[in-house]
Amino acid sequence: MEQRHADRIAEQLEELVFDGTFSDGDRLDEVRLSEQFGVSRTPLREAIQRLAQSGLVELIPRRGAFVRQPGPVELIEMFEVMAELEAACGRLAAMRISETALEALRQANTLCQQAVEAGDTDSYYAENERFHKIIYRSSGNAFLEQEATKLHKRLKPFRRVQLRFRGRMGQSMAEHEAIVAALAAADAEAAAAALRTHVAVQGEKFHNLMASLRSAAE
Amino acid sequence: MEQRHADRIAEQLEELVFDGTFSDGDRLDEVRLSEQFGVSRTPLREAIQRLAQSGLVELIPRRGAFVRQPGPVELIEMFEVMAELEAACGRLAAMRISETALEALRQANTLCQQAVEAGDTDSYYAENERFHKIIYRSSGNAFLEQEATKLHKRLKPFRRVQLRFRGRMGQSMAEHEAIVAALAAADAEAAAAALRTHVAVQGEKFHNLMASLRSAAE
DNA sequence: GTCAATAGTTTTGTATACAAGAATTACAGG
DNA sequence: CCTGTAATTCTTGTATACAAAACTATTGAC
Repeated sequence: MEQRHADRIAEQLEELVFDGTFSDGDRLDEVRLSEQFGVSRTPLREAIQRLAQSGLVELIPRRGAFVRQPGPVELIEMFEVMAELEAACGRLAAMRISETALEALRQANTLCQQAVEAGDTDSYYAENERFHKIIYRSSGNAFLEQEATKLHKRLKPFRRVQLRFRGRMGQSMAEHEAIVAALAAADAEAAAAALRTHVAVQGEKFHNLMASLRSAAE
Repeated sequence: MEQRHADRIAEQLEELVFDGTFSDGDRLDEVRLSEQFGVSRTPLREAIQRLAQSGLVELIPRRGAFVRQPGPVELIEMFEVMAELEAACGRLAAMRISETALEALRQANTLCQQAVEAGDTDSYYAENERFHKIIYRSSGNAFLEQEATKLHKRLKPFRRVQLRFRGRMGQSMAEHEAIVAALAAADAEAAAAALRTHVAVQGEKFHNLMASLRSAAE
């Protein structure tokens, strides 16, 4: 069955918001966007409703739909929630993970390590994402997996900045090893703590970068 | 500024799904609903897009919008996530809560106790909700507060069933006391554990009721 | 030069029309 | 009576039209 225009456009608009093509406060011009997507305003408006529901745009009645990129405070808060969700995944996974999944985690880590040594940032990120997705899945809670995946996707554009800090990939590898060890030992609290710290460090690096950029701008 | 039809209808449809007026699998008939709401199909369809984005309905292209009420497994998963979110709120609140908020928690608990003694279920629930909302707020993380509030609202229709179990309100009161004590002591781990257990018990009672209803139906 | 009022333009919200796909109903044949 | 096919009806998805609100530009008065 062919996908509805509204669904396709909602996906594409979401990507444009995520990748920064639309900046905070940009107004989504219905006429121009419907021309750009080659459709009438109806499916475009339905797509915009989707984004409004997700909080990516804010609808102001009779004035327009305005893009909402999270500010620094909100981003810190989102990383904080991401840390808690990953900790929850870790806690549950420690009790529920299979040997197959544990082995897949080790494999993803090995590939991460190889990417670090090769200086291959894209491979590093791909395997890193696979690592986390396995943990989400291993929580055995589809709803939690869905929530974690959704927030992980939202934060993806902001996550790469941590690589600007010297030695972060190596540090991340060590944190990954600690996570796998805790999961292998079925240590729920250790797994939760390791994941919480791992993700909280990402948020912290981001915060530090924002602070340093702000200092440089002054 | 007058609210848009689409926004008003989305809110009302959401309530109808939450309170069970629409059952799982019901198809939302666009023509009938637009007549019922006294509008054209356009704002009704825009409202349905909102619900589809929230997962309350599933859109099947060219076939319709079907209501999705969570099944027992998904409910258990949602309660599990609620427990983790509340634990996260508790952990952060233990470090961030104000004396004013602590006092408000104690007051809400006192009113809960009075409601228990009076057998006043509605007051009990109102104060119980106030208790939890204070903790969400005291986490000092607006994004976490928003996520916890959203899930709390989604699970509200299923939460009352736990009262069917003998002594649950009294037990809940004791759990509330433990939560307040942990927050007052700024004990992050104790607050998190107490809240996690408190909410997990709700999910467990619900699960037990479903099981007993199933046994009675056989 | 500034401010207010008015006129014109643009944009949004909703109603309606129409086409296509899905579902239902009716009819015919075995 | 059952099954298959065709016709009809219903529902959804999208296009377009129109009205109202918001925004912008222009003009006149002080």
